[in-house]
Amino acid sequence: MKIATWNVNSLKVRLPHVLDWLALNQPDVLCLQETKLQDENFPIAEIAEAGYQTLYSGQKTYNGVALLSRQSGNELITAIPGLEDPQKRVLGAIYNDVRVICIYVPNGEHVTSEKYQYKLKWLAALKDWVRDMLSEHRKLVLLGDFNIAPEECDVHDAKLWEGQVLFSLPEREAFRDVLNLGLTDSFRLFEQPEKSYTWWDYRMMAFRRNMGLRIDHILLSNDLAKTCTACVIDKGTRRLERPSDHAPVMVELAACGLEEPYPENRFPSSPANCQVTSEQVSGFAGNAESASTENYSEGS
DNA sequence: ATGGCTTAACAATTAAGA
Repeated sequence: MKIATWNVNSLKVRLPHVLDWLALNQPDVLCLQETKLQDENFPIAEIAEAGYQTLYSGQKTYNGVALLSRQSGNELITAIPGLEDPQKRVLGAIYNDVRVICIYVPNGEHVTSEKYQYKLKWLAALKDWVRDMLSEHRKLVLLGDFNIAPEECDVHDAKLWEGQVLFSLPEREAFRDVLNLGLTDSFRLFEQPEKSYTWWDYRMMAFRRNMGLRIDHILLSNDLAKTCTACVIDKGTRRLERPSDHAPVMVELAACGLEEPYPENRFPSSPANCQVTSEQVSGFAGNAESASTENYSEGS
């Protein structure tokens, strides 16, 4: 089973990319964020032609989440129970026996803004809800745009981002609290390329300079983590014409059986952080590649 | 000097993203 997440930053603009990506990658479930579509405008027919069913929860202009899937989903959820929130940021469904929860966490704007408080409140409500969900579902996937880079190695320049929204300690602690409920950051189950990110600013030639953050995540319950055989970021989409500023992330779960042996490249006891990787790269700080990226300037 | 782009709304600017 392949499950993926992608913040498309307008499904209207990105529909061709999404259709191409589905055909190429054949996920069983693709979770989308920032569809920016009202439900009556959702492109059901085009996606059906590609062989995918659709569930969606959208609004005008902002936010909006969707689930594209081969099989139909059950037990739809469109909000965090008990959280007063008019913004469409949550969509859950069960596929086979896997509880999938697609989320678009508030951005937060700035640590001094009211939106940041909304973000923290939203994350606290998420934690309470996921705790309940985990008690009901042994196989649970929580994935989407978390708008949080959990560890230093998830940020191109940790000094620059220290204390800033997306990397501030309170939100990283909130992320950690969710993990501590019994979830695993699937990306860190495997050896990964250094400086792996899922988002790059449209400005400042950030993608070309790999000035990115890893803020899109796929978290797995213990039972599912044991079946996970891969987690990859597809940077290729960021090189397309009119790209989303986010790249898709996808996990592969073994078809069945919790007794599958770990794949060989996996770190079975690795915590959901990047200590191994950051030690590996510590000797390369300020290397030639990063030095060459310092030359960006329009002069004057 | 701390921006630079992209999107949606709406019709020249504003809000928002991250």
